[in-house]
Amino acid sequence: MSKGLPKRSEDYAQWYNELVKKADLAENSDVRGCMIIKPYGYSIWEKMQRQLDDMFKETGHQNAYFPLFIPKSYLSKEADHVEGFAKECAVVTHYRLKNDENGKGVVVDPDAKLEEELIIRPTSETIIWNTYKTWIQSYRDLPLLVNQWANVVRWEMRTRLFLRTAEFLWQEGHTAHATKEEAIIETEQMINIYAQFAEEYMALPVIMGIKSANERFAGAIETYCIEGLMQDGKALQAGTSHFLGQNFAKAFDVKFATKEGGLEHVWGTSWGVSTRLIGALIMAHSDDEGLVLPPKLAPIQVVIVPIYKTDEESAKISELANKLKSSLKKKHISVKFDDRDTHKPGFKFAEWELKGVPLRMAIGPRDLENGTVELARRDTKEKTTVNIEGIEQTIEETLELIQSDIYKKAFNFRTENTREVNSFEEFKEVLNKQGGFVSAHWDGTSETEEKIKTETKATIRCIPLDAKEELGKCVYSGKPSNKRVLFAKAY
RNA sequence: CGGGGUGUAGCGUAGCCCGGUAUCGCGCCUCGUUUGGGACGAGGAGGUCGUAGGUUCGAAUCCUGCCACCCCGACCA
Repeated sequence: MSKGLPKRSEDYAQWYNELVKKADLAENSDVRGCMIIKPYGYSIWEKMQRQLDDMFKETGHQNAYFPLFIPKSYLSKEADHVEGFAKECAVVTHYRLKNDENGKGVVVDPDAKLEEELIIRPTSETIIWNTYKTWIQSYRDLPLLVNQWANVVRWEMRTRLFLRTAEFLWQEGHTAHATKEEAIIETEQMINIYAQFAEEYMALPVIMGIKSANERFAGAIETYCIEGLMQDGKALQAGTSHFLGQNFAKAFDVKFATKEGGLEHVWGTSWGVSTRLIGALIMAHSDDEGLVLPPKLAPIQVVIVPIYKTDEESAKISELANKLKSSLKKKHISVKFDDRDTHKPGFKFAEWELKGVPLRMAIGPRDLENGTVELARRDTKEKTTVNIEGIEQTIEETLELIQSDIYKKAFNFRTENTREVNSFEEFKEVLNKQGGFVSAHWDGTSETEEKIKTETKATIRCIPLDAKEELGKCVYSGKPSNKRVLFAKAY
């Protein structure tokens, strides 16, 4: 492992890329735009999955799995939906290869052309609604609350590890309801769950809001989102929840018999978060030394690094380390005892810092003598020598403190980087010099939003749910507006 | 798909203008000394210079085609 990362402030993109690789999270694959998630990176995803899955189950959802391939005709049934995704679909046209007649490897067998092309899912609404048609007949079949953990493919022009890859892992919930009200409640419930997950587990403060028409999901009536602010002042959409109205029910003819004997289309929602959350985690908290992981999602919460000269010291330290490891395990704290004899302590310190382990415990001869250990916090770099009596309690409390401290740090950063502006001059000035969220009045039209985007690269991240009523004038057109919306440059 | 750039060891690179069989660092292997913040010394392994062709006694270097990747735009969780 080579030393050091570039400084964040000098080249944020390069810092991010090198961090992802050096912290052993992921690397580029030979396949264009695709990502290899390495074991350490994947274990963060597993922790996210476990927590989110619990939250979904608690709210009555069940997991299922639908095919990777979608017949082309399904995709075209909902007009807005197909228009939104058509430009980035991978298409399967053949089902067989054969040996090249000129003896150079294999070629596609032209005789094996598919009657109907298959689309590799960019999202699963169509194939799922096509199935729901057969699952739903009566009001007794509703609500239908299904989630799937899957991979999807979107043929993006430009990709970045975790933030935008050609293939990514995600979770997509698809629900059907008897009434509009119930579907809206579901949509809002799920965006709330995402916000709770982001804040409590990722230590990432997020703004909940709805998307403008331009940014809305293809095929939705309303898109709810959570938006986070990264350390370089750009916004990142961390999760979305869509109220689909009856659009997909109508496109796929999903009707149910009501209690009163009528026949009506069902109301739908869909919602998802992806491995992009790992990108958010990295960009929200990490520093020039590497990753900073919130304890609740860190695969390793405490690393024990032994310091010794003799075999005898090593044996004593190992004994103590293993004892502490098992007593911490009882408190569900995951501990790694780094007993490699191939690296020196200084190297290990730097390496675990790079990988974002929240708390490091060093045990050396001095500690054996005094009955102490040295604890070092990853987030503040603060080191303390503490008595070994009651260490489990101390560690548990410190981990909680780290979790809340990094949240507070991110929260303060966002507060400091959210600015109200009242003129377009000010808008451009703030955006170019400081970045961050810009809270401004907007006349509600797509034309204005589009013009602002062209002139400044900033888009409306969301219309915050808690935006207060306030009369004002659109910063661009001067037309009346009754609330502020959040603009930012975004990932 | 437009505009720019780059392909040399696992990674990062020098050499190219001005042709003579490849430089350095990291990493890897062996031995010894080290171990409270990224150790040091000695020795060693690893390359069809993206690919196909051309010019030449001789090509990483010059010429042509092709391929791949990166950056800037349009697209986007």
